[in-house]
Amino acid sequence: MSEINRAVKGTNDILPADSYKWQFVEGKMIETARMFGYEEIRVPVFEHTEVFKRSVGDTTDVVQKEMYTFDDKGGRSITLRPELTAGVVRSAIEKGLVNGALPQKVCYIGGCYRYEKPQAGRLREFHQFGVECMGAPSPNADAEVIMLAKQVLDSVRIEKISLEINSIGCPECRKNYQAALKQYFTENIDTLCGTCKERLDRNPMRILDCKSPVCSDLAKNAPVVIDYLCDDCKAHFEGVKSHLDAAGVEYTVNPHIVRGLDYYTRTVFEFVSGDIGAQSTVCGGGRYDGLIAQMGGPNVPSLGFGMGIERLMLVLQAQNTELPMVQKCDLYIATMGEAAALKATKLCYNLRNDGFKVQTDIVGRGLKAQMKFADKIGAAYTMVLGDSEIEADTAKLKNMQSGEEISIGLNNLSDELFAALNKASLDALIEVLD
RNA sequence: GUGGAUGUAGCUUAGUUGGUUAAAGCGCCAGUUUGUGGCACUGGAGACCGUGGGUUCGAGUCCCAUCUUCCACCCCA
Repeated sequence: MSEINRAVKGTNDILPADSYKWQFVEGKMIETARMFGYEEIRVPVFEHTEVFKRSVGDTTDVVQKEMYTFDDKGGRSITLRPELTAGVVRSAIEKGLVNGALPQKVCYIGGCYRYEKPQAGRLREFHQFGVECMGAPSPNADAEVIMLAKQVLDSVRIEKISLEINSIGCPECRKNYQAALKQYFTENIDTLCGTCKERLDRNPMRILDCKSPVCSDLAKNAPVVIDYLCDDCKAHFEGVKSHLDAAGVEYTVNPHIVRGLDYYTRTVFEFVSGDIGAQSTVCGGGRYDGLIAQMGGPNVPSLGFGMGIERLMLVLQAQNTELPMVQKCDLYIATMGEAAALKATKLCYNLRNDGFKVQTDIVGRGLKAQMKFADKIGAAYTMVLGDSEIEADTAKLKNMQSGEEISIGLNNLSDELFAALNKASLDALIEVLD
């Protein structure tokens, strides 16, 4: 296979056989977000490179080695978004969203791009649903955002997914904590793995995340962030927990979760599934109180999360969760002869105007083949149109499930089809209830 | 970026110690009463055996390189 008929490494096609799942899931996401007062925002796929450097952080892996960055023809450094928060915040500042009534609640769905080595649950182009709640400093907001994520997961019937929360404090308390951490790990520097030795200076908190057995073993006894929180941060975290408790949302406090993006402060959280391999975080987010000011906007404490749609799909697949499929075709009109084909074209046009999903033969197949095709696409009804039907102005509507046929007039097809479809779905309902 | 596995028709796979026109099932197309689907039967189309080199009289089968996909590290959604 040459390049022209091969997808770029780490990219995926969502084929017709699967797209209904995406539409269902995305619909639930937007619908759920709306229940919390979030409206959709759409921002560009690319931004000035600086937008991501400033927000995500210059020293993070994402910025250092995973961005798709290029110069455009005007000599600007452009980057395909590796995540959505940065662009949304940029937009909120530029367009003045954060100057209006707060909180400003937005949600989004879009593709993100990271130059990584693909594996299960990790692609170079992936899709994220996310929300940003800007201008909400109190712990209720944290609980609300977390519950929004949870309700999205519930709405698509994700099971066995655990919520882990932590607080990484504000820049003030973090200073003390990092000093303590550094001291602890320096005392044990010989046992650390290679990469963690390097991390010791740059960002010792990452060592807590390390999966190598030696480091994670060492991390078990390391100082815990929560013990180093200042009074305000401690009170905030307690507030978040009591709101989650009040709603009966289960969670575990995991002092080892450390988000890899620099902008996070205080609350961080993840929804983790054990069903999809090593890339187990389906949703991750937290508070970023300093980000908007840091990006040149007003001082507006905010928070949000990102949810990986591909990973969510993997969980659904692993759990064999069936998603509702839509009826693809209400009526298939099988034609015999040129006159019937012309008549069918007109009938299809009218029926589609009336809101029905109608198809007819467009490849010149014989009657039998047309019936086969109608069966294959799951048509609810078929109708055979030939010279005699046109002459009599009546045809037989055949229910493809029961095989039952009823005679109907061609001049009020729309009403007849409507009645038949209603009756069929009623019958189906009654059968289910029995 | 590092490591392990993989690569034969649209899909799932078979292919014996290297030996003539590379198999099968599913799917697709067409027939089996010339105006009717699901079942069955018959037939058909469809593969430069990932790509490029090499060894050999001869390679889908052996060697090297390269790419893809998958899995793990790393990182994160």
